[in-house]
Amino acid sequence: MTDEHRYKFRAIEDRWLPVWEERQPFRSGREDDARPTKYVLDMFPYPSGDLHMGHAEAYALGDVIARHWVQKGFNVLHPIGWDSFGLPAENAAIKRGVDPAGWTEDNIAQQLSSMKRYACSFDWDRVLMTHRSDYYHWNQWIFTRLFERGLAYRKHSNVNWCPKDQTVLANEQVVGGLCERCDTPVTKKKLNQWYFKVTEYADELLDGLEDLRETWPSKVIAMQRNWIGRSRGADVTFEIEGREQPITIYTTRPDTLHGATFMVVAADSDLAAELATGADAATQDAFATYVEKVKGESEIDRLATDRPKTGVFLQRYGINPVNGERLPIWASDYVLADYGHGAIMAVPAHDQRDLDFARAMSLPVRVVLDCRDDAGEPFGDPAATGVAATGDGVLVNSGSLDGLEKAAAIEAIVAELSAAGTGDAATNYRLRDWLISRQRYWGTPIPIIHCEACGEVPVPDDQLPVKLPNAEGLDLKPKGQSPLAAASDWVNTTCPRCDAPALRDTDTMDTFVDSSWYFLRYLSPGKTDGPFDVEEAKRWAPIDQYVGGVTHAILHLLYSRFFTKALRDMGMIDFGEPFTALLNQGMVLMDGSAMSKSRGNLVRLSEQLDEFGVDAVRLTMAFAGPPEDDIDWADVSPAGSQKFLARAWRLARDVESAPGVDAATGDAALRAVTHKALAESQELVEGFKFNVVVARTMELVNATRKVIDSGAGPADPAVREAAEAVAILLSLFAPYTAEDMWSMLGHSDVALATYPAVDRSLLVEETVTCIVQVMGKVRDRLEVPPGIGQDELRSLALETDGAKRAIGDASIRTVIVKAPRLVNIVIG
RNA sequence: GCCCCCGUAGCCCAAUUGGCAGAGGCGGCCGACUUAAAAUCGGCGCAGUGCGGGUUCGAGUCCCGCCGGGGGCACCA
Repeated sequence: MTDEHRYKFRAIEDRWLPVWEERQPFRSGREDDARPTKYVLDMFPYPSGDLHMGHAEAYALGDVIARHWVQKGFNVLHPIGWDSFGLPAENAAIKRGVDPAGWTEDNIAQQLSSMKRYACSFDWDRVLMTHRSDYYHWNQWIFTRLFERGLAYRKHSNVNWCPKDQTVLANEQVVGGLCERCDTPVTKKKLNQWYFKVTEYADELLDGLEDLRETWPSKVIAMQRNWIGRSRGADVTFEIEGREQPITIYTTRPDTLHGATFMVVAADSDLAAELATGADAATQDAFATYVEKVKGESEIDRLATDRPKTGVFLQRYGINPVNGERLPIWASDYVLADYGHGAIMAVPAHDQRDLDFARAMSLPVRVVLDCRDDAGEPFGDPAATGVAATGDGVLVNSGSLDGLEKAAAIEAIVAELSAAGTGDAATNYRLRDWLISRQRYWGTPIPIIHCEACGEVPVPDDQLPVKLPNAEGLDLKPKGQSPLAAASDWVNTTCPRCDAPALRDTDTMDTFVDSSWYFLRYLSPGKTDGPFDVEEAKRWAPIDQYVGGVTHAILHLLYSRFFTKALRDMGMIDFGEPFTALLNQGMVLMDGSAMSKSRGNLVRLSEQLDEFGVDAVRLTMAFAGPPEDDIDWADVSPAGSQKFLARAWRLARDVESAPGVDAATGDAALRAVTHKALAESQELVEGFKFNVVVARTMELVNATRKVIDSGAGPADPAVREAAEAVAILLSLFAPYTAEDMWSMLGHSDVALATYPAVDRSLLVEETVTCIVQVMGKVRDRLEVPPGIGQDELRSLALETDGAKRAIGDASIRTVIVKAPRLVNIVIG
């Protein structure tokens, strides 16, 4: 074999990359394009270096979907950009003493060039970068709109604080008490910060998941549901001795109201502080000491399980609205200040936490629900066993509720409280508002001006964007205050409302703001008079298929859903869910664990590409298994992929018939394999079974090889038809090889070639094998026409030797016939 | 502790959604070609589906209970 007749991936890559660069086959969105639209989106990358194996997997899989829809005749929008604000750039800038902008743009240039080499089917005309002012301009614009609607607001509260990054964190960025970015234990700090009012949409964010059940991974839906954490219960008001205002508490178990033996307020709440001031000096002292201790605890300490309950009796009493009992009020850290009302009624007999506390403080325990354990035996006395009776049961010691089941009792007590004006049904959420202020440099400046007379004044549209001041001369080191505060020329401004001297807000926005609406910016990335074109949004959005890692299951997806609903309510879009369908690809591992330099199991993408070629790496990603499963690179074989690609490529090289030859006269068996592969593959792609599509393509390649070498030969028209089908199928996974094959076969632009029409008549088999079972065991088989009737098949089956032998003398009870595939004879 | 997902051949994985457990690949073994090797071509399936029950004519698939692995949530009243 001479050299030019060999499969050489490097030469093929070099041949087609410049051609695509010139032809831009995936440019989308021409006005006069009559094809139906499809919006396929890959989560955009953070430019922290060059692309790695994880990117390679994600973009290979997203590409299969995007390329499939193009070949299916759709006008596909498949854009890419960079999520280019964020801490890594800033930290790198601090470490090396460089400008984060330069570091960021260098990395973007590197990634962009790698993506092109990797043959990603992106529309390169729509690239966006969130660190550019023409993007974050619109973050600011949206912020001011949210502010006008009361969806962006500032409040003082105890916030999560990362002592290492010296910035606040959203709830979602605290993982197990640690900073999501740097694993530093998070502490609390009382600060005045900006929030987005996500809770306004809590119900819709939860209920909307229902519509995504078919098209989102159930895991992600479960995670979001969990995160929002809606609970149904009741608010109950308790009069407080020596206090004019009553206290409202939230409970999911109003039925146990008669079992309340004390009350607890969150130690770090304003309410606790206020109640304590009414107590004697010793109590005030004890309380002050306790609060200091609580505030000094890290989040991780607080979350520790089996932590003994602690608290301080405030020497105050509340009055139980149903029986007038005096309930001592305690302050403790096991009640959270920012959930419900920061205060609870404690029912130790029926709540484990309350019981633990009661036992620690020697408080009374009163059973008001006759519960049974799993065996139906009466539940042991919680005060003695230390196990709270949290199950269902019949009410006792509860006045009017006695004899009712839990559910009926809840209904009855809520009605009672409601009539008395001392309570009502209520709903609470685990979800908190989204804290978006960050005390860091590399982000979107918050477009608010603080004026002594006018208060918080949004920057008017004609003064947007508020550009980041130049990093030069600014100390970017984290110090608990935004580096922007030091840029005095930038900070000092005038109030847009009254012209008095005023100060800019010096915090920047959480970078998750950037990614909450970027999918809309792609629709009109150059637009200068708005965040996106409303008409283009009607044409393309929402996203038909979103592809990305499950790591963003909560944060990014929840925030994007919130933005979408807010923008809808501003009348800018007409849908409430941004991502109609979601595919989470797994991770790429090495030897069973995530790759990392420190573990020494890092596989470098560039080395893999140099050794095996782009196509072999992409094909390996798709063939490794179901896309949502993790890939262990040690278990797969890019060398095997390369071998297969060479084998496929040689088919095109060997074809000896002319382009356009009529396949109808060709080898019928091969034609059947070809058309079956074409038909099945399209369904399989749409079901994300990319690994099976590759397997079907391998089958087709094997069948074609056989016909060439030991069948009808390379001139048979069916061989050309098969080779062309291979090229088209392969272009989803291995675009260079496919393009080269397509070119050898006398065509151009395989990516734009639509799937050939499937000839269904070729898929009808002449005979099918019918298995004959007796008592579910295979005893014989029959070759029958596919259209055979039930009765005829039954008689044929009963006459087979295998069946007769198995039946013997036994009598036949029933015969189950599933024509044409199976007959099962039941005897005895 | 609660919730979700997954256990099929030495390994990665298929299985028309209840109908012959095996499509594809990796590895292994055998053969052809070759002076030899590489490359290429051809051939060989080694497990009865983690375990125990149940439903059914029939279960990898559905139900119940375990075991093992992965992930999420976890003082949210």
